[in-house]
Amino acid sequence: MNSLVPFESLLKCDTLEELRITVSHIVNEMGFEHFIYGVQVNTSLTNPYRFILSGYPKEWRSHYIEADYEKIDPTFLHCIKSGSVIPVLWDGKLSSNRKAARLMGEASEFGLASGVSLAVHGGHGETAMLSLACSRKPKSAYTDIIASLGNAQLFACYLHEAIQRLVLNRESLPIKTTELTPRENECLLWAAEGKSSKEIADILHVSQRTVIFHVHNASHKMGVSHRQHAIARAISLGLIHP
Amino acid sequence: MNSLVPFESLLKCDTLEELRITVSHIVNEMGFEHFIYGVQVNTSLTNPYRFILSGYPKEWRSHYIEADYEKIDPTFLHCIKSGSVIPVLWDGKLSSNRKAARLMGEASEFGLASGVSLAVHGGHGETAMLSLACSRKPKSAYTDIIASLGNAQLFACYLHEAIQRLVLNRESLPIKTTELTPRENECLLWAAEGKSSKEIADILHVSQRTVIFHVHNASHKMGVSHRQHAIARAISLGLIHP
DNA sequence: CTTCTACCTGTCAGTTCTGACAGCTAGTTT
DNA sequence: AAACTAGCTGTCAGAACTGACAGGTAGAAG
Repeated sequence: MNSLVPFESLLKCDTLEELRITVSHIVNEMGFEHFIYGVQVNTSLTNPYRFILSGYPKEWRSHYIEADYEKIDPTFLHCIKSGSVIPVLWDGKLSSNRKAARLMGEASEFGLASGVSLAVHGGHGETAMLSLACSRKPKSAYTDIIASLGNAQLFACYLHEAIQRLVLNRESLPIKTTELTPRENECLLWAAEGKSSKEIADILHVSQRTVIFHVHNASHKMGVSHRQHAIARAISLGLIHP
Repeated sequence: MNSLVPFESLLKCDTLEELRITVSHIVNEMGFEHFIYGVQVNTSLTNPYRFILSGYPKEWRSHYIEADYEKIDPTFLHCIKSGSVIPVLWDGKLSSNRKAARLMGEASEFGLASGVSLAVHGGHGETAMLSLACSRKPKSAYTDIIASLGNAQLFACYLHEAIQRLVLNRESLPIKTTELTPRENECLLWAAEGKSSKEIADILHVSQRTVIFHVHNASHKMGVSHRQHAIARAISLGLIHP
């Protein structure tokens, strides 16, 4: 008993394998059989970085990817696309259209009969979701799932934090790697507000050339060559702050 | 008993007053005396929109604002500035520096002796936090707080969703108000990737003029006049998707 | 005292945006 | 049939940005 706060053990994992094992234990203790955690970071908007920690049946994963189910998966749409922050239970409401209903039906055949999906949005442009599932029939499982919903949500938050520290910050998939100087920050910020170099120069009481210089340096640090690209990056990654 | 999932009652509130009362009840039931929820939306990066639902002592709020405590408040820095997604307990670790320690000490005098702060990041660029506090002494309170941490986190998520529906989407503080056409979306997306009009034109197999046309329309819809501004807005508000 | 960082400034040629003008098609709604 | 929406294209002048050149200061760290 060295950790009072539940799930803090996740933050102490030094390797992915260790994390996976810890997660499996917790998931089982919570009464679930399967889990999958996925995160998307908008390092690039057209080609976002993704990381998945899967405790789902491999066969189902293959089928899911092959059939490109992401486009119709109601849990994915809810958590990742719609940007909701509340959990979604895999009940009838989810199978609103035919395609979704078929997907959930097929999942059921792979031991994913009932479950819940939890969304976590990070402060650096990451969007993540955690799904917890078991093979019990919905009617008998939901009372238990709802009872542990709070813990599941907390678990999702801690898992996300752990992944962030272990994967997203570590390998330095350019999240937060780039440190901007205060001046670069200011210039980018005003540029993001639609100000021209001349206007920013007046605001900061420097010459127009200096503003261009700072924006250029900031862009260079982020490996891009256009103002608009730098702004997009900086915002997506949470590098610039109001 | 018409709602199985806890806190779903929050989503059914039609007015802010109703929401405030519901929140107060839940907070009390969880063993806390005070709460404060605050959200920030980056409609503009230099002048973000803010909304606060306060169940804190007015005197403390006045003092906090007057002293500009936001800059040193460790809970605020943790939840809003650092972009963390895990809760933070108001224990010794929080008072790492003198200023923070003094702040927490003063808060204690206003009946905010122990508590927890929870961060919620929304999918449309909102950053929010919920603090729950009581006047009990830390040592006796923490066991209880930790036991209800999961529910507190879930509560924070539902409250954020409720605020989003009731306040952020409603009054149409331009979150998600602006709808872009598919083509406008595509053009902005590539522009955010640093592509020039010519490059985007080649990607979409249209003329350079057409790209400029779409970007112009998108910018106009968002009430801005520069590409970079449009990009910043669109990303901040979650209007453009990969 | 040297090195490093952050900051600041200038010129010039070439490229890219912006605004304002004018006009087209295809499909849907009224 | 008329109106509307989304999409598409063109020209031109003026403004803004970019890259490459060349130079400066102040303060902190070694």
